[in-house]
Amino acid sequence: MELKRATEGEKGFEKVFAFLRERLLAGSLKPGDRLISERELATLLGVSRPIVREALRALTVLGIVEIRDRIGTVVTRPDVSVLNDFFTFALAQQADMLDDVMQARVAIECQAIRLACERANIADFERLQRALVKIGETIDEADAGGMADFDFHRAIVVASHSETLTVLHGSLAGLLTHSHRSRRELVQAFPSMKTYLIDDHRRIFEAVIARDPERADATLRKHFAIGDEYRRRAIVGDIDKTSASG
Amino acid sequence: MELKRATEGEKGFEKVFAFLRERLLAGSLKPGDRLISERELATLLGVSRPIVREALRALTVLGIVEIRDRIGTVVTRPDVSVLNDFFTFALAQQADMLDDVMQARVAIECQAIRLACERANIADFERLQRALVKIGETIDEADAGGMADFDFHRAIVVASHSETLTVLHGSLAGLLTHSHRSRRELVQAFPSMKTYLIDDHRRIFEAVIARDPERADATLRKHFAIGDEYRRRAIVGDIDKTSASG
DNA sequence: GGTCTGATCTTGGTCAGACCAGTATGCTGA
DNA sequence: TCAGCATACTGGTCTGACCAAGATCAGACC
Repeated sequence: MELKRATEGEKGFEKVFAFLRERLLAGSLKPGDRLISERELATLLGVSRPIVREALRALTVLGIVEIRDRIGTVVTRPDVSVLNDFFTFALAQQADMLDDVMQARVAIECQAIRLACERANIADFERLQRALVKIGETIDEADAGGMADFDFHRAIVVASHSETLTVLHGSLAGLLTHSHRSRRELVQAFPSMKTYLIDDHRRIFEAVIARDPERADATLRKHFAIGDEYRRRAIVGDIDKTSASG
Repeated sequence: MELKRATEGEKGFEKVFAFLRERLLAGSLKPGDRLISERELATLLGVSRPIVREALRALTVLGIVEIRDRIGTVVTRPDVSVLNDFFTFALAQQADMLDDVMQARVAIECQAIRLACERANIADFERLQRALVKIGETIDEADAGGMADFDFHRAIVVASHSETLTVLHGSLAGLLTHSHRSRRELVQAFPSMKTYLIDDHRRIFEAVIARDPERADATLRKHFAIGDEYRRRAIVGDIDKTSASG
């Protein structure tokens, strides 16, 4: 029982976690690598297997490793889902955060569009254009329209070629999915929404094509502001046609 | 169907995790609540204690609960540290992400400063001013200067009164700490850095005081751009005095 | 009666060993 | 040489146990 001094200080879980983190951060454990078996790890660090499992499980929910049944534990590439999980829990306990999350989304997208103006390539432009066309085509559809809208904004972020922005946007946007879908009622309530949606996105697209960061940012920002305004008006009671659907 | 008794199909860990997630998301488990003991949870769900511990540990690294030795497990308010952990790992495996993370930070701060212009109160102004003064006082100090710089930017984000932005900024900024500290060498190398640091921050401060979002955003953005420029120049080789320190 | 103290209960922290169910591999027999 | 089965692995889980220390409550003391 005195064997535990193998890696000193920490107790159990921390020891294993620290051990693995070290290798992960140092790079001696890279994505794709397979870890040694739980049993080996346990004896190596002088802890029991359940403890090793705790550590591995912790790394799993962090999206760092993947435990494959009867195969082994392998290092994976950090994945967005972690952030999603986190934000999901975080929001569940603070529902009023939704509006707040929107602010973060605006932040990400506005920065992304600036980068997009610099870095976007033909493929990005084409993706944006496709999304733009789709928005026009699905202007009267509920889910399809929302999805087209999302795709457009997503395309902007992707065009920024920034992994971090893309990741953050992905997790934030996921939370706002329903918010996006409520676009449906808005469109039904305000016919002017249609031209707003189409024209605004077109202007945004053009600004990116023109590679004009300032204009793109400003236009996108205005776009969000107008959307906010519509939403606000809808809440105030300017709307009464939404009672039809459940 | 799946939400109801989701606690039946899954095996072990998933069962416990799903069980707890349900309560967490439904709100029947709120921050501050104490969970039932591990043993009870185990018998309740028909699994062994080690499995329960895995689930609890998973929630712990997600920052959802906190396991207190010999006290029990309590629900906590989601914490930033999760994101920190994640980004730390993510960055370790993709070091080139650092520059990318900076983009996200710029995104957050620029949005935050806009909100700050609208929402900042006297206390926020005072905090900003204190930070500004500190920057002037510590202009020649290494760590203290970096910290003052950080505090100032932090104060901006706090003044936005946006929980989400604050959380995101916290996790991102943490990663860029060393980057911040490298300010030290830059100051030594470029005397002009001093006036840049002081004047820029003052201008930013004034824009917030004036509650002018556009100007604040633009000024802050320019501030970052200039910082980038200095860093770029330092890399290029315009600098040779840094060999003194390790 | 009220307060202090200590035994006991409870809680998390951990361990050891065991069994299951598939995978991977190697050895054996065709 | 190659197919097939035994076996040694892997993760997945359970059982029962021990430890240390906070929480609790009864009994002793003031």
